[in-house]
Formats: sequence, structure tokens, C-alpha cells
Amino acid sequence: MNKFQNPVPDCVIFFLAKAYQKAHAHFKKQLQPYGLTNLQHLVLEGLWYEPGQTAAELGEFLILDKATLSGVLDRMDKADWIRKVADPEDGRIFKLYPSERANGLKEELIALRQRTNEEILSPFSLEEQVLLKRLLKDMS
Amino acid sequence: MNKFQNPVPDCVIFFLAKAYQKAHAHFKKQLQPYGLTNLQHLVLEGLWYEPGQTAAELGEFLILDKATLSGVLDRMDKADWIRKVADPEDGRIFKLYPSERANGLKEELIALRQRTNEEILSPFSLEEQVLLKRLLKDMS
DNA sequence: AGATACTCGTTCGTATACGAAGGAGTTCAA
DNA sequence: TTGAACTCCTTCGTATACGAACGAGTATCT
Repeated sequence: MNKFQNPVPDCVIFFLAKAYQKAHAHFKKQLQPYGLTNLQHLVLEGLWYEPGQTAAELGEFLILDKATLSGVLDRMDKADWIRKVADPEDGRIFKLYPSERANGLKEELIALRQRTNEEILSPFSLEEQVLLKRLLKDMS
Repeated sequence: MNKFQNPVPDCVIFFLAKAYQKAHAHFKKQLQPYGLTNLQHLVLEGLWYEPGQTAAELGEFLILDKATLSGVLDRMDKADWIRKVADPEDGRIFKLYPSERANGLKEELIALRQRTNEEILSPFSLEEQVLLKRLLKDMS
């Protein structure tokens, strides 16, 4: 029996937050052995997708605040996940590349991401999986 | 034209993160005039739903880490959004109640949350709205 | 009663998030 | 060519998140 008299509010914002929280925590656990955070992994995927992006480009691509990205890139540089290469043409920017170490784990990490995606979607039918992804994409 | 040669990865975790980011930012903007953050608003909804909960109960109800909740409750107490009432029976806990000020805004804030939910769901058909909520609930 | 296990809330450390301001570099227009 | 406008990245302040450790209080078992 529900201990509350009132009905639970039918709030998408809450459902979205909790679904995100759950998926985020699940992937976080998968990444822990690599010493990577979810966001750091996302940055690597972005750089594998298009190496040599500037911080501004990567931020636009991944929809990340430049202030957030600045700290992440700094930590990833220090931890030897990425290289920040100064651009001789434009003194304001630097181009970003995955490190050798990151590239050595590329296939493994991409496979891990795919596997985790499947795990998250496993409770749903194929039809539902496609639908869920479409609805989420349409929200953003 | 897409500037990238490779296809964009079909990643639920990313779609979920960005849908959450968008919805969170939208609600955040709505709450700004009240000086409330999203999480603080969520805490108030939890306490309106069931006043007198302990921090542990509220954390379980809203699926929030106790460490996160501790700081939020402290700030909300200082800002006169909630009351922390020590329990004479159990020296470890206190019971949480919305403040007078919060109760004065209760109907307005709940209506705001409902309106924001509708805005977020507005691009979808009624059928899709129901489905999206069900899928999200089933994920967590 | 005393020891042990458990619970509750806080604190610490680290990593997002993001608005706002700032410094350095670049572009553009007169 | 020089100053205004603009862009890029960093830094600061505040608020989540959450694992881990901790101190105080409570329960349980003998």
C-alpha cells in the first residue's frame, strides 16, 4: 500500500531527471575501471568523431557550456586523455585530439558505450526503443 | 549539410542527458523569479506531498543522495523555505515542513510546475506524452 | 548495564553545470 | 592603422551530485 494519501504527481521533469540519474549512474559504474567520468568519456567520443575540434566547436557539438568544458579539458589534458595543440593561425584557440592512450582504448570504450546503451534499453521492445530515442531527440 | 563524415551515434544516454538538460534549463528559468532552484522546488513539492518527513525519508522519496540533500536543506532553512523541527523522540533526526512563506506560494508554484510540464510536452501528441512518461518511469 | 551494530545527518573531496565577468587575440570599418 | 566589436578560453561564485568517512544517537543482544 502507498503510504501517501495523495497521488504521485505526473511530472515529466521528475521522470526525466530520475531516468537520467539512473542511466548516468549505470554508465558511471562501467567507466570507473578506466578512471574516466561520463563527461570525459563524452568528450573522447566527440574527439574520435571529429579530431582537431576547438573547445568552442566541441562545446557546440556536445551541447556543453564552455565554462564546464574548460575545467574538463584541463583535467583530461593533465590525465593524458587528450592533447591541446595551440593553433599558430589563431592565438585564441587550440585544437583538441585524443591522446595515444585514449586511442588505444577507442574500440573498447566505444563498445562499452554501445553495450551500456543496450543494457539501459533492454527492458523495452525494439519498437519502444526506437520510439523512446525519437521522443528524447525531439525534446532537445 | 552535415560537416561530419561519420553518422551521429545513436546513443540513448546522450539523448537522455540532453533532453534532461533542456527541460531542466527551461524550468530553471521559470523558477528564477522566485529565487528557487529546481532541486529546492522539488524538495518543496515533496514536503507539500507529505509534511513532516525526515531528511532520510525525503531522500528516499525523491531519490536524492543524503549528502546532496543535507546542503540543500541547510540553504532552504536559511532562506526561509522550510523549517527543521528537532524530534524529541529521536535525537538524530528532525522533521521537515514547508515554511509559511512557501505555503503562501504553494498553489502558484504547483501551477507553474504543471504549466512547465505542459510546455515541455507540447511538441508531442497526447498519445506520445503518455508513452514518453511511461517509458521514462520504466527506466528508473 | 555494556558492547556492538545500526541509523541519521554532516562534512570532505572531486566533478559537473552554468551565469557572469575578464583578459588576450582577431576582425572590421573608417 | 587604430579603436570598437567580437570571439575564445579562463576564472569566479553558487548549486548540484555522490562516494566515503565521521560523530552522535539509538537499538539490540547478552
